[in-house]
Amino acid sequence: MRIAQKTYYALRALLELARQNGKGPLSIAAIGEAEDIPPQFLQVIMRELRQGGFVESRRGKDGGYLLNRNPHNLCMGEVIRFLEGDVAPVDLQSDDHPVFHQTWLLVQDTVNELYDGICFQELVERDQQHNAGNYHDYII
Amino acid sequence: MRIAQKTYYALRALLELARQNGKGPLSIAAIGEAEDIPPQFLQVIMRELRQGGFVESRRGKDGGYLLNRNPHNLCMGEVIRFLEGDVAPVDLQSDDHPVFHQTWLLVQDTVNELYDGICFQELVERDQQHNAGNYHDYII
DNA sequence: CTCAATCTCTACTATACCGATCAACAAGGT
DNA sequence: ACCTTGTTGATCGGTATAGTAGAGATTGAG
Repeated sequence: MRIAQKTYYALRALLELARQNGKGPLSIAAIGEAEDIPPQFLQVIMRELRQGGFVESRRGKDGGYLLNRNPHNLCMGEVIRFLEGDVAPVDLQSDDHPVFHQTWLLVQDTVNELYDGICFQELVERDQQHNAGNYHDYII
Repeated sequence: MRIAQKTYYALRALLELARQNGKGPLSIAAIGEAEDIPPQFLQVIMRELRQGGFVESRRGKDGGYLLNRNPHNLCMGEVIRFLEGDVAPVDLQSDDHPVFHQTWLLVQDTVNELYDGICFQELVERDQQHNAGNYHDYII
């Protein structure tokens, strides 16, 4: 069930890029502060995300990272599978147990469908609703 | 997503006990041969299953392990949670991310429901059907 | 009563992975 | 030139996992 901390950091970094989409590059430092990610570790992660085509990078002054995908078409499942590989309860390549195999497949498919049903646009909207809720007191 | 190899061994050991339910105790050696589990590792596992109340043990000659639960009422989820603890994509105790938390909860609940829907009686029946299929050629 | 089979318990080891860090380098803007 | 920022490869310590070892306790058979 577990996803690596690294994968969670990657999802949160992409969330921050989706939040600030269209406002120019975000530096490692900026992303790290927004989502509380150790900056040197985030470097490793951003490199992988760039190699996977999820983000593009700009070097030099005012450089940083930009989302390279439309938040409507980028889902959590794609990111998780890229970083973790196909993720089933046991190694399905080497497993062919006649009794359990179908269950592992079912779990894998079910979880994949769940993750594939959530795109980053939806995550940004959740974030906006959360923030709106927090400032409710001041609106009154 | 992954369950530990140890947990998979435990499920397979319980399956073998459920297969042979009512035929007297099964030794470590017998279970290990049936499901291809390293016997010394299986000892560690069987002790935990006994402490969890899943099996009972008999010492001495012709000793071994007996299923201590009705295969109709023992589900995969119970065993997995006993050995792995509550198993979510991230540590839900320490996580309260406003955007992702609900997703982790949903995944956990979905997988738990899936595992809770499969009891060992059903696994034994799957096993019997698999064996029946294998001998189909000889019946003709 | 003794022996062999079997579980019981504590401890140990080896390896892999994970989270994180570092330092030297490359490139872009001013 | 110089500063900022990303690039790359290497490294490191901690923890979990898979598996092993061995001395002890219990039971049944002869």
